Amino acid sequence: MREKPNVIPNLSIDCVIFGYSEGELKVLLRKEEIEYLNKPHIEWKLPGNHVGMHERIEDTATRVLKEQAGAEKIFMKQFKVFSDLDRLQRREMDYLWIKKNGLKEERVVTVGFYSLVKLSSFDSSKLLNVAAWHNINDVGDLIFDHKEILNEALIKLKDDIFSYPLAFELLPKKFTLTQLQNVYEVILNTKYDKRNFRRKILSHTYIVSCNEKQYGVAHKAPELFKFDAKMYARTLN
Amino acid sequence: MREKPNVIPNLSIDCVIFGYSEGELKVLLRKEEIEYLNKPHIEWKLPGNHVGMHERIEDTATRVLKEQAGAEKIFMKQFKVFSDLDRLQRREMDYLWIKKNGLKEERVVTVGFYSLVKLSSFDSSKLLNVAAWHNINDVGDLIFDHKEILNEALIKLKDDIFSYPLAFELLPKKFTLTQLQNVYEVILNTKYDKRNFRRKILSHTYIVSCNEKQYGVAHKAPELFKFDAKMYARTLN
DNA sequence: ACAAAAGTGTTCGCCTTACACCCATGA
DNA sequence: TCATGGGTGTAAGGCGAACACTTTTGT
Repeated sequence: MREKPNVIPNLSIDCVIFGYSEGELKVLLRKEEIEYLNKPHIEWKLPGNHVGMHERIEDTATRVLKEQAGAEKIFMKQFKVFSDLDRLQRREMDYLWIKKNGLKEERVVTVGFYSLVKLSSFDSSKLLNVAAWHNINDVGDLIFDHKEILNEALIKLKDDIFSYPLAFELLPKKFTLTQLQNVYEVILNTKYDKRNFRRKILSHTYIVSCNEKQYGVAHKAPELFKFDAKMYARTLN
Repeated sequence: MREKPNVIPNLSIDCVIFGYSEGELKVLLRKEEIEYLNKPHIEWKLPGNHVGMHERIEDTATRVLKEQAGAEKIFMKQFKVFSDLDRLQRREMDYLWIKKNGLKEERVVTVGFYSLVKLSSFDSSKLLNVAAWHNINDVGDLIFDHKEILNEALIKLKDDIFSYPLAFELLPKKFTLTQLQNVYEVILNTKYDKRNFRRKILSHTYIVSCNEKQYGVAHKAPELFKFDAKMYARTLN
């Protein structure tokens, strides 16, 4: 029965998918219904799956993003391995879910990935009723150790945003500087001075004006900017 | 045959153990003898092992450090997962090594750890003839993808040394500021101005004088300093 | 006495921070 | 015309970089 499994039985990946819209940082969670003490419960979990026997973990993550979130070609990065012995059985409810789904393995080590999607151009209708975006500050307890994985992902994101051009992965291709500032503020949970922020951002050669304005807003039309990846690559030398 | 294995067949950890002495950054490698084309070859690899079925990866790393390097209570950190499909078979010689050692699994995902040891108080005689310290700039090709793992570990170390008090893990408890400066210089492959370096270091409350000098050197006796972990912890608030 | 590394201050430029008012647009 | 967010400049302080000579110790 155990001969030639098509997945690695004890290894999985889980994806913390971050999105940004309307001034809020969000995370995509999948809904799981479970019966516990004869009552139906709704549990939330991170998208994830076992690693195929002949699959790189990055490819597993790419597959999960596509199959479970309908997201393709988005930023993605592994950030930490979680291997606590009790990570799947911290609560009795979790153990029931494993049995219900016919999973035999009690020991699964998982690689945490985080990814960033442009929610503005994301079709959330594909998620149907099985997944939903949650405000990052409004996530309750999750199944297994997924809340811990989420917390660690956020810590890593807060750190990485200073080293890599991640903010642009969360915004439309054309964005205003106020939107960009807001992304930083929401992720880092701070406030910045508008003038100082703009001066610093515009000192980077890779943030360029689209020479367009965003009309239709009930105030002065803001200028649109874009991230120039080629220019950015040059700064890495 | 495959029932109840005591290790996870497709998961291992590998340790990049860094040490510092005499102005050089070193790495501990294990020697493997292998017959190839009817000639004996010496191959070098990173210490590593499979993860036990009921073992956290951090405990696997701790075990490997003790069993394969005789090192206990040293700094250790997971930094990246390596899962390329061909990582164990990049060269024919590597494949022979796997067969020789009777390993059945061709697919092994490995978690890379790096660790830091105080070479000054390390008993290298325990390594016998199976392992040796190599200057980081003097490491040739390694078995499997171990050279890549080493390179990534060094990149991570260079980054982490700005965020965490890692330099002290490589030095004796009592050290001179010149030694400390040299650790930074060797790891980051740069030179610093002595006065600027000292001013910056001493502005940290957690670098404290031992009120002792190091005599026996053929020049002015330098003052000894130590890292105060409690003071450091306070700075984290 | 000599060699070798320890130890020590000042200046300059840049980057960060703090701070307040007028402007363009849609309603 | 009003409400809303867009857009702009300047001054002060802190931080990092550059730079050279005297001191102490062992040989």
